[in-house]
Amino acid sequence: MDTARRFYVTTPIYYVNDEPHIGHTYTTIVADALARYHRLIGDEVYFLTGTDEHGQKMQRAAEQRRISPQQLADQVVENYQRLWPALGISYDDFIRTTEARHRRGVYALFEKIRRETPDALYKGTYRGLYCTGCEAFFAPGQVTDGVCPEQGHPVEEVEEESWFFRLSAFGDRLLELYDTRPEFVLPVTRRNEVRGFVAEGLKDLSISRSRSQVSWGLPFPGDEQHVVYVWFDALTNYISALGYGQDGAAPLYARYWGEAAGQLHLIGKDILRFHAVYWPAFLMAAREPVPTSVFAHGWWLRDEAKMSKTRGNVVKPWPLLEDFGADALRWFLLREISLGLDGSYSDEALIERTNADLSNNIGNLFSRVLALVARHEAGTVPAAEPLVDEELGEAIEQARDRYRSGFDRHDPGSALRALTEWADAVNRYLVRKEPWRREGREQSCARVLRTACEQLAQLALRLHPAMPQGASRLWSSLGLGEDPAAEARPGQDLLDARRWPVAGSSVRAGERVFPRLDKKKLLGEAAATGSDEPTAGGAAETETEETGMIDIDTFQQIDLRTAKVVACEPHPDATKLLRLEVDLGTEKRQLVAGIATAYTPEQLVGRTIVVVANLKPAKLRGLLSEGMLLAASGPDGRPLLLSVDGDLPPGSKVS
RNA sequence: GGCGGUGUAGCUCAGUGGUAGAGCACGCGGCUCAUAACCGCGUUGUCCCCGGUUCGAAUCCGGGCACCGCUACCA
Repeated sequence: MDTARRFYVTTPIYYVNDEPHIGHTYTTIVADALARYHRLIGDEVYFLTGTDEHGQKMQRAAEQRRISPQQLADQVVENYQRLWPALGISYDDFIRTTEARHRRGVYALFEKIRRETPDALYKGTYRGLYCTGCEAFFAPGQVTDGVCPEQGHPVEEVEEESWFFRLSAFGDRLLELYDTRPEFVLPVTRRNEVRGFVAEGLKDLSISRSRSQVSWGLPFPGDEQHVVYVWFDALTNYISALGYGQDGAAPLYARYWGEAAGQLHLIGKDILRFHAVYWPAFLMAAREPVPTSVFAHGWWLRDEAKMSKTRGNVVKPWPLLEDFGADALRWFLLREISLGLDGSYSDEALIERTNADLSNNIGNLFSRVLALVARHEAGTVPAAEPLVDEELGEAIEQARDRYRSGFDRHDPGSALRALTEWADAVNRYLVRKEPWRREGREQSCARVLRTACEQLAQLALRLHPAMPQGASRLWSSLGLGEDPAAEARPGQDLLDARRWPVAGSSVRAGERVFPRLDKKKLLGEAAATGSDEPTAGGAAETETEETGMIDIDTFQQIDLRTAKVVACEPHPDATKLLRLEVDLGTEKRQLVAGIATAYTPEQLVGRTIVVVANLKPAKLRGLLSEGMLLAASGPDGRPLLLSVDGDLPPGSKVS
């Protein structure tokens, strides 16, 4: 009889062309910890990760190396397939979007949508953001502040034929989903965000790209001139990996999708919309069940600053793994931040956290108890009746509850905090009972040690989701075997046991399972190799914060120039905006400015104004603005334009 | 501009209608079974500000400020 609950947990599929960074690592470690926790409590678990291998970046990188995109994908997928085992990631399946089973899943989902909701897909005209520099289209989600994600060129709107998904028809159903199943988007703050976005109205979604633009992708079913839009392709991995669309029955899909199981998509907050809006809409159109929860976690910041390639402060997992080991890295990432909030990464924080929690607290606790057992009980856990006093008993019960509820809320940080409190309680218990004072009280000392060993077993078991390797070493030092999770069985909750049969097992003392990390040595090395962030930038930023002043260098980053207005008209879709064409001497630019309340187009043509020439372009009410004109605000809030005292050619530098 | 979040000890952050918490740091004491560990005591806080509800609010409500996120007819 199969009564176990089922738990399906996924990470996003990562783009193979990027090197893994701490963000990928974090998501995957959280997923792994949850998967391992659910196995411990007797759930049937299916844990999926994988890689996204289509797209133009892959195509281009392959061209440069004169190999096929598939060959390149086969090479670089190892970036992930080598990293995950080194971090102890226990995935059940690894899906690649270039696999045949994935392609079948994508086509099956299209097929089902066409059958169930025939008007959900239609051919229309795509007004896309095109980057001439890169000769590429970008989805609105990829473009920030009007520049392409590849090289920061401005993008412009262009039209081409495209297939659309009628997302606009799903707004009400999505809102109903968010309202009736509040756990669909977690944490709550993200749910509000998504709800607000959907409530403002949805536009239809282009789900194809011209083959001439992007050839490395799945051919659009029934239209070979197009390939499938990356997000339709990528999101489908969550069911294609379960055999959706395969010939005959798909037992995994039946087992882990829909009401038969609970599904958790773990993601970073950057891709929330795709998972919380597009994905359920696709599934609704196909009349397939939507997942139980999409959980968006926060970002890891580097010493308070956002991580980005341009800043050069991206934290990569391999060096951390080498310096600190998988246990410390996993513990730090899981323990340090809580439930969806951002966290700060620094080497120093990692060292302090793991020294305090793992070495001083848990590791040292094992060390002292096992040393006593070795010395006074001949290395064998005494069979004496345990002796849990009231204070210890209360602390344990609290820690048990907090551990469980932490993981049940997908909050490993809270769960792990309960374990250090548990160890604190045992440390205090030892001080109260003093099992090292033997004279005339051998029997009660034996009972105390038996009690302590049981608590150690409980701790080691519960450390397993966070640190499988460290937990195994602790487990075997208690003489209990190689792996605490070896006992896990579907339908059997290992965390239910109040007692653990440790009596009679032979312990191994004298081993430092979690040696202290030498802060001076490790940080010194980090500084010497230059892998730490330089301090100069940080100091300058601090100064700015304190005085509100900037230095001349900062000012000179702003490219102010004169420009002549050659044409001007009202914005077609806005009442307060004007569209201006200005001559910058070397080029003509389009600006959109909110000055329609103060100026008519006729008043502006021919005037020479001052503009910021190197501002990131932005789209204002549908029109691209490639710069910003300068105006002073009058007392009534109306803008008055800056002009130049005399005649100057357009494009003159202003400083 | 709109919506949402956050604001707690020197630092990093938990917590929550009923005498302010942890880790790190600092001081004193203890223990010496243990990984310069562990245990106890102590210092540092107007729990962002102002109002309100309440017997009682840091915790609930209203307003404000700061920072962050999403979004926009900001430029």
